[in-house]
Amino acid sequence: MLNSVNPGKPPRDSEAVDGRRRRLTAEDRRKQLVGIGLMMLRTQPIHELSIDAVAAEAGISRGLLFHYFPTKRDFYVEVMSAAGRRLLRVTKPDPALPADEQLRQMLLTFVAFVTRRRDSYISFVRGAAGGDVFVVEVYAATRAGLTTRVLDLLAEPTQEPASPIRMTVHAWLAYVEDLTIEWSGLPEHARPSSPDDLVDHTIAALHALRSL
Amino acid sequence: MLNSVNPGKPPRDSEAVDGRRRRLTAEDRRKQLVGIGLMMLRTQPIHELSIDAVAAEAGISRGLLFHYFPTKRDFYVEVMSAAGRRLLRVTKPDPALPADEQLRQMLLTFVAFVTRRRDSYISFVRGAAGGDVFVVEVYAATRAGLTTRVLDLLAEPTQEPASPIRMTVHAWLAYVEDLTIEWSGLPEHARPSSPDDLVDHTIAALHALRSL
DNA sequence: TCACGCTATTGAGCATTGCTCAGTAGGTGC
DNA sequence: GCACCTACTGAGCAATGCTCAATAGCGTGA
Repeated sequence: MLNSVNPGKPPRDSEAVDGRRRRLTAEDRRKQLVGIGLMMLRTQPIHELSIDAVAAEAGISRGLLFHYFPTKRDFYVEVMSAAGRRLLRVTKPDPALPADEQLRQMLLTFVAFVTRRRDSYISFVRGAAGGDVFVVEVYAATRAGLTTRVLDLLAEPTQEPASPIRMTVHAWLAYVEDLTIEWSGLPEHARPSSPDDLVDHTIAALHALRSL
Repeated sequence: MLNSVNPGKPPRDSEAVDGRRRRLTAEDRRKQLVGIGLMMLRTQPIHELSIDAVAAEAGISRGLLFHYFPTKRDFYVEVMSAAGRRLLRVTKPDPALPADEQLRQMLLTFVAFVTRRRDSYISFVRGAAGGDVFVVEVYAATRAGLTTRVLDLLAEPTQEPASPIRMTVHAWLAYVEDLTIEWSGLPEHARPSSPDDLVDHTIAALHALRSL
């Protein structure tokens, strides 16, 4: 697991294939490291991301990682943040469609996204935190982004965080998330409905909750 | 932070006030340590619970903690598990009441519980995991316990995990949880409703979701 | 093409912390 | 009072987060 000698293993990256240092721009290196973090997030909770492992994967020294990210926390806040942005990006609906179609599409994408990388997503939602204040914030920001988007699609331009409609939509997203996680955790043949039915259900739920 | 010398500090516990070892029964010691874990959970995420800190708080050596809990994970799974049991115990309704009253009471207690120790609860829900498989299971078991209880109160004795009604109730609990966390996060004067109204809303939501 | 400077990069080393283990000592039964 | 059981200690190891002085790619100007 140490990166210093690494005798038998093949070079992990484009790094140091000829034994010489490879010098990247600061930006490229940061991107590479965050990318590795995202990849490793798939198989392990964020807190078990060891700086050693990341550095080894990138083929660099531990010290360099601390050059870019002063603390481990800085690093994984960055990684979590990238994960959140990716979720928002992936589920962004096509603005050319009518609003209700956008909502459908967004939810379908969300279900597909969670299903495809379920463990990773759970790591994001829960492991996210680990109770860590900073990472909780990243998750909260992502959720808030989704909430705002849904409110827009509902033509409810409410912005105050404490407004009932916003709180309802926010909590409804928790409902959708839980349902999706549970649903995608079932083996395919045991799922009581298709993704489309699932999405239909959540949309119906949204309208029902809204009119309470 | 070391517990070995500890010159100026007052004795932290009933331990070693006279410099002599204090020998507890295995059961008492375990209870004490889990209790300390629960207490510390209030102020810090579970993963940052250091064995050193717990041992110091208990006035014992690090070694002893490992005598009772082979790994750190064993320890905090135990702590989380105790937290889950406490939640279930506290929110257990009075079986003498009619079913809908039991549900009300349970939800009111839940809201009060979360409001009172919000950080601790968030640590449990999210930090819970940290993505750690074992701790996720503890949380899942707690949630499953609540779900079963609600199903009973609804006179829906469904037990298959994949049944639609069970999944709905499970996800509804996520809805309730999110709403409660957000609600209790607002300063008291900014809350858009009383606890009773909040509970009424969630009950209405349950019935609406159920009949979709 | 070559020296120069900026900074990306290294690697030794420190402190903390999870964990092990051989040995010590408090309490209980005979 | 002796002996046994086991709660308990503390030294020490390995892994890991983090620091820092030194090194060496790579772009730039002459």
